Amino acid sequence: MKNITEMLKGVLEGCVLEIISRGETYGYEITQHLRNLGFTDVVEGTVYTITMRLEKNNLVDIEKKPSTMGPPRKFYTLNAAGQEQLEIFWEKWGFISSKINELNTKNKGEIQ
Amino acid sequence: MKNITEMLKGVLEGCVLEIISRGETYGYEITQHLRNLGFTDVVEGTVYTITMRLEKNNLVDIEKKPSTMGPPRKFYTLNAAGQEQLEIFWEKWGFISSKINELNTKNKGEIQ
DNA sequence: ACTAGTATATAGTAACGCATAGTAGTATCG
DNA sequence: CGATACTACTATGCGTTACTATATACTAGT
Repeated sequence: MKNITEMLKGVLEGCVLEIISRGETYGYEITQHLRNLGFTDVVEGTVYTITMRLEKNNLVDIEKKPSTMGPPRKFYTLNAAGQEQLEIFWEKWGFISSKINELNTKNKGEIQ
Repeated sequence: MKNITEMLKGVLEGCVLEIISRGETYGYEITQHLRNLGFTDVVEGTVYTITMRLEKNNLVDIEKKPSTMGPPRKFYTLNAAGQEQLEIFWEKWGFISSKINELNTKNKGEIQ
């Protein structure tokens, strides 16, 4: 899927929050996870800016651990504020997606 | 619903395309339509930038008609390119929303 | 030594929605 | 006629976000 950049705005961060909420993970792994999910064009730099933002906003706890396969990894876990933010994200997503889908189905009904 | 600005990026334009596809309409009416749909904070300036973009990209045909309640209105209708763009929008939306919902339900299953 | 894979870091860019403000036309009322 | 209110479009600058490109660092295999 190409040129979905703009549509991902505000959504990717929520996805990252969700992924972190399942258990501690690090930037590179988050990127792989997103790619496996279907967002194949997401690159490390993008995820990095998101995790930096989460750090800055104090939504995650951080622990640095050595890796046998490269430089040390920065593991993230959601804290209470992060959990709250995640819930807010799903509320927003639910709101918007319901409205958009409403718009879509309404149209289908009128045209045919 | 507050602070959904970022999540609307790339989505609002699709909504406007969809609204125009139902029949010729003008900026002010599109704004009202979006507000009725639930996007209560959408302002005229936002819709204007979108319609200007649609014009610039030759996705709409334009007809100016006098109004009994103010200055003449610029009525927009989708042309072939606009229709195509609208279909692409719904494809993108379908792709992203399915992925996000997948992420959401997966989580629900793991937590409980 | 060189390459490839893993992993974090950062500067710069473009797009989008928004706030704000301005312009202009019509209707109404004193 | 003049003032006001409402409708409708135009214009500009801003903040946020994702992406690009690049740099750095560590390990393992050849």
